[in-house]
Amino acid sequence: MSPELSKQYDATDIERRWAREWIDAGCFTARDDDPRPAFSIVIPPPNITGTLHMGHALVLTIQDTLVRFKRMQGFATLWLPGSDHAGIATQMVVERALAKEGIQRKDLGREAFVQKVWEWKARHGSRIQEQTRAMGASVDWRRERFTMDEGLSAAVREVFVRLHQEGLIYRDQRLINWCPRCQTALSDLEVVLEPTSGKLWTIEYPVPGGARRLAVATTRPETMLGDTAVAVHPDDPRYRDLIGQEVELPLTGRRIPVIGDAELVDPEFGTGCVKVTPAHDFSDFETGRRHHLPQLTVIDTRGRMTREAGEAFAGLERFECRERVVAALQEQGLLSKISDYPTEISRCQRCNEIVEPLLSRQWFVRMEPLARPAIEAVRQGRTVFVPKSWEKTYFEWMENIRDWCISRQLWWGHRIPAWFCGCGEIVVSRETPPACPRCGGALKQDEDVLDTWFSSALWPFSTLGWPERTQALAKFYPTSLMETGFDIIFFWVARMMMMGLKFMGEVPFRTVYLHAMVRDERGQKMSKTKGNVIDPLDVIGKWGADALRFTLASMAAQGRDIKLSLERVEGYRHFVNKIWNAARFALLNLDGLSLQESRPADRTLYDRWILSRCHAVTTEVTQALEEYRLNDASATLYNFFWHELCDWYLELTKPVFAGQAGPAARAESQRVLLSALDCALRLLHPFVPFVTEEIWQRLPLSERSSHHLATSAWPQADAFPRDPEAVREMEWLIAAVTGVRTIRGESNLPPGKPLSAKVLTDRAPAREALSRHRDTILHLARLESLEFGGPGQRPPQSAVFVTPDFEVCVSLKGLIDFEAEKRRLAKDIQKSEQEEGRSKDKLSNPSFTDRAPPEIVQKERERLAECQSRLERLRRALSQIEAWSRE
RNA sequence: GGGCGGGUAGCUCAGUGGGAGAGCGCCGGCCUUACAAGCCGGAUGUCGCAGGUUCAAGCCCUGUCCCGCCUACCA
Repeated sequence: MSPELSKQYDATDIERRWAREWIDAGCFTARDDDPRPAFSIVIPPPNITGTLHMGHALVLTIQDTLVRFKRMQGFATLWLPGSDHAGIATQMVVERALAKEGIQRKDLGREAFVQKVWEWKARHGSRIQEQTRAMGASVDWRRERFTMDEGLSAAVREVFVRLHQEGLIYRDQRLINWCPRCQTALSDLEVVLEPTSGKLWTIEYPVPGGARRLAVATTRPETMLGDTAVAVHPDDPRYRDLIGQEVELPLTGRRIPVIGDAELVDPEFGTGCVKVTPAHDFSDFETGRRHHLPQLTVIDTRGRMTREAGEAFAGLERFECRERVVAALQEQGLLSKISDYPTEISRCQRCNEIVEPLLSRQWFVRMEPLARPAIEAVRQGRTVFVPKSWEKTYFEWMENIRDWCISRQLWWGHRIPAWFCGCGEIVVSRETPPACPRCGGALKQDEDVLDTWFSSALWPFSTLGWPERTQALAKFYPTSLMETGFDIIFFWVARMMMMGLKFMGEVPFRTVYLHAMVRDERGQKMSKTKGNVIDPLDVIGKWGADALRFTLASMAAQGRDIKLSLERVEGYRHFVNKIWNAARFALLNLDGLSLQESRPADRTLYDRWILSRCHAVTTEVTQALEEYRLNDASATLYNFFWHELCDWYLELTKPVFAGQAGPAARAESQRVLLSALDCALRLLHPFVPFVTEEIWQRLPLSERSSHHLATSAWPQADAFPRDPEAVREMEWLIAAVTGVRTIRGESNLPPGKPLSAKVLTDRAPAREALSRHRDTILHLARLESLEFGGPGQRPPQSAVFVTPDFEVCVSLKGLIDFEAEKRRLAKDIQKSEQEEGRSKDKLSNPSFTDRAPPEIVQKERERLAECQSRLERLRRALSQIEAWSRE
């Protein structure tokens, strides 16, 4: 560490150094036997194929800020990192890599392929961890977990077996979402709906023995090959007579029944007739079960037409088949209408392929019994959502929950612990069973693996050692906080709630804090295909992690999307630099610091003021962080540090450090500066950990409770005395200086030009305070003289600035621009007159004075009085100027 | 179809009943010995639109128009 601080802050080396040193020093290590109250968060696991994006950067910023805050407050703090194995995504990535070498997954065989995936993970799977370090995240790396770890895998088997024993996991042949490209089943949540402008085809099904036809409409004409009925409403007089009869299914030579079904059919919609394809449509599937209809699969797992589709179509790709079917129907005159129709197509979340409903045997979790306690827990407030409005979304989904298809036809993942025997026996077991318990025959394990989300649902307790009864679980479960994006509320939050309650008997987290989405500056979702992603690592490389963190924290207002603009980051980089330079200044001036006890009697007004401000700011920031208002906390700190500490305290203290107030005041100001800076750095540390740690290490503190700022104590407001009188005096001082500066600025006078000023007032306290600080005012306002006088005693040819308690006049003999001065005053008068008018109207309204709270009325009276006094003085000033300009 | 959120300065956004704010940008003046990534000063708004409640509305209510998101088996 070089003793000299460079003029400009360079984040790169400093951030890299601290990221390592904190870890080496064990600053973030959580102990299971820590007697202090716990604060714990598990990071919702990012997947191993991922690289850090802005969403992660936001998660890490928010969580790290809160975690560092709690750690400094003295909680036994655990922040647990890890990642999930992302079955589909990872398998796809590795398959693609192998394909480049000309290798197919099937050629390798299951075991060899899984081995390849592990190798891939070893090489590429830790990228996100490195990036997490770059953000400064204070996680406990020794507790890092991966969903495929031995312990977590044991937890998965345990949960599967127990749910199966209770009948909450079952196997069934039913319609599921199938991705023809990934070749696996998907859960409802892994399917995204995309609005599309489609078409609606109306097809006519002839009624045998006459010219009558039944018209049905469809958005997927190719599925008509799999129709096994036509449904009408049982009460519809148009068709009632046909129920129980048959119609001809065109192109197939088959006849299918007409059924009456009040649930499926809305007689008002379209023709009032619906074709029923139980094997290719979810609502038709249900209808088929109700009426015991045959299920005819005409599209296979690859999206091709089966033999059942008929000779003319078998083997065709599904969309090509659609065209052929339409053409054939048209040819036969059975296509009565084609209209444009807005619709939504289902796509695979991972590969974007159009998902196909497919009849298939899969494993499911019965959700309703698990959802009930999870709903109850939130109703009772055992888990609280922030912002609260998300509870509604949670309830909505939980109350209409559907069973969860958990089997996936993949190789990478937790293999389902179920074994089949030729005798029909199914064994579900934690360990591989030696033989069939019924017939003693050989067993074959289910080929499928579990949905990745099945293992992440266990994350809050599997990472802490469950199913073992560990000390870590006892100490840190339930976790304090789940912090994540609202887009993940069903994937994680809801499922973690259900599993936590089921297996731990208690909610997995006390609070769910849902942050907004990060978008680009135009409000678009960032995505690689749109090419609008902002890579956090680029931003960190350019401006530093501190700047990025402060930006995200500032913009993380609750319940609102974050439109990130790089200009904003650049702006906050300036703030980081400001912190750096304020520290440089302080360190230069703390030279020869006396380490003796602070002596309040030696304090200057500025010392008393800044200490009082430390009190207020500590209170505000602490409260804002307790309430997850990171944006308020960061704004408070920004203003305090820059516009109070730097702009006023440091400027005011320069002469004190130069010795102008004597050695005792100088020594005390040094001590106060040190303590104010120390306070500011502590408060800022959760937001900008790197720069604050670097500076804090160089502070000549007489004692350190900790080797690192990261593990030091959060400031106590009461350590800083409140001093309302000092605050009031400072307001006068600031007003006087600002008054002169404003006149100088508006009269276009060079800042170096020496001027003479006079303060006019009949208010003794203000006058006394200002005269006590005459030297300071001379210095800051660059005056050569400052006099005092009563109201009306204006120096000739002077410009005036009116404040509530006094007027500041600046002599402008020979320099005055009468017209400019008149314009300025006239404008000020006009504004004040408007204000006066509004106040008068209000006060003359009896319903206001009668009904408004007395303190509001009183405030209004004061406002009016002040306004009138101000107006009077402004008018006098204006007539004075007019008089002088005529001379 | 249902639900949720948003529309405030040129831009990005704070502001949940008592005279609209910030950052960036803009204009003018400054290399004042911590910082030009800086300092000092300044300008800028029918708070989407229309009603209503209230002594008082950016904020609460109703309607309406845009924008975004979530959710849903209308063929």
